[in-house]
Amino acid sequence: MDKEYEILDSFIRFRGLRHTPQREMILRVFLSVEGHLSVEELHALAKKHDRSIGYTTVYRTMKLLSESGLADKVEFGDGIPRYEHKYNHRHHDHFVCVKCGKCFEVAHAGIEKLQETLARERDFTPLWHTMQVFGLCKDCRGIEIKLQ
Amino acid sequence: MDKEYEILDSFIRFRGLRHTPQREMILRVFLSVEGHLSVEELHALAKKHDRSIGYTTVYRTMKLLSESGLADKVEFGDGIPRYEHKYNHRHHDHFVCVKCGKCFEVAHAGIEKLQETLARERDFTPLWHTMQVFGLCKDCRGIEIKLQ
DNA sequence: ATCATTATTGAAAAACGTTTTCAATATAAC
DNA sequence: GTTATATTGAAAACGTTTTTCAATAATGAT
Repeated sequence: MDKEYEILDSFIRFRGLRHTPQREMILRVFLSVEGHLSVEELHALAKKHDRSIGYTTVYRTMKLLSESGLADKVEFGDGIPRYEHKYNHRHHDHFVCVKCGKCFEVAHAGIEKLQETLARERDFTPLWHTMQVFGLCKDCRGIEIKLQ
Repeated sequence: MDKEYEILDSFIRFRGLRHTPQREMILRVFLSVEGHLSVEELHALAKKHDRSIGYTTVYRTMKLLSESGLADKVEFGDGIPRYEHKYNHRHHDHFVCVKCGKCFEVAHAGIEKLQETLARERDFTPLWHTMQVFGLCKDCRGIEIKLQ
C-alpha cells in the first residue's frame, strides 16, 4: 500500500526533485482508482481534493509517475491516452469493445513467447510491446445479433 | 494495378461522392510509395504533382482511402500517425526500433490464432488487432554494446 | 450543350490535447 | 532564518487535425 509512495520518493530524490503535497495527492488519486483514466478524468478527481490544482500539474505528475514505473500510458485508438497502474500489475494486453468502449485486460505468457520467437528470427531485441484487440464484447455482440 | 482505382471509384459512387482529380492524384501518390507515410509527407509528395493541393484535402482523402479499405492508419507511439497500403497486403504487426525508428513488418499466423483463443475464452468477438513490439534492431543493438 | 444541384476544394479559423513560459511560491539544504 | 532553486498554476504557444466558408467543379436532368 505504501510501497508506491516510497517508489515515488526514491525517484524524486534520485532525480534531485522535490516532494510536494500536489504530487502526493495526485498519486493518491491515481492509486485509488483501478482502470484506465485520462488526464482530464484524473484532473477532475484531483480537483475534489484540491480545487486549485492545475491541469498542467496533473500532466507533469503523470509523466513523473510513468517515468518512475508506477503508471503506464495506454492508447486505445480514440486519441485519448489513458493511465493505468503498473506497479505490482503484470503486463497485459487490451481487448477493447468497439461498441461500448469497455476494456478487458488479458495476460498470457504465449504472447510474450511469440514476441520473443518472432524477434529472434529477425535479429531484433524486444524491450516491450503493446497489443490491442478490437472487437465486440459479449453484451454488444448480443445487440448486434438482435438488430439483424 | 488498376484495381485500387476501381475500389475507390466504387466507394465514391456507393457513398454518393464525386470523383475528382485531387483524389485520384493523392491515391496515385500514396500507391507509388511502399512504407509508412505521415500526412505531412504525403502532402509534400502531392505538391510535386499539384502545387496548389491543400493540406486539408490530403487529410480528407486519406480518411476516405482508409474507409474504402485501401489504406491503414498506424501509430508507433511518436504521436505521428502514418498510412500504409492495405489492399493486397496481408495483416502484419510492427517491430519498431526505439533508437533509429526503423519499422519491420512481421506477419505470423500464430498471432491471429492466439488472438482467437484468448478472445474465445473471454466470450469476445475479435474484429482486428494491432501489435507493436518496441526494441532494438540489429544495428542499434550493436551500437548499444559498443558504448558500454 | 446548358442548367441546376450540391459535393469538393483550399485558406483561414477553430478545436483539441499537450507543452512551454513565466512570475509567484514552496521546498530543502545550509 | 536565509538562500538556492524546484514547483506551481495561468496563460500563451504549440502541433496536429477538424471545421467553416465562399468559390469552384462534378454530376444528373433537361
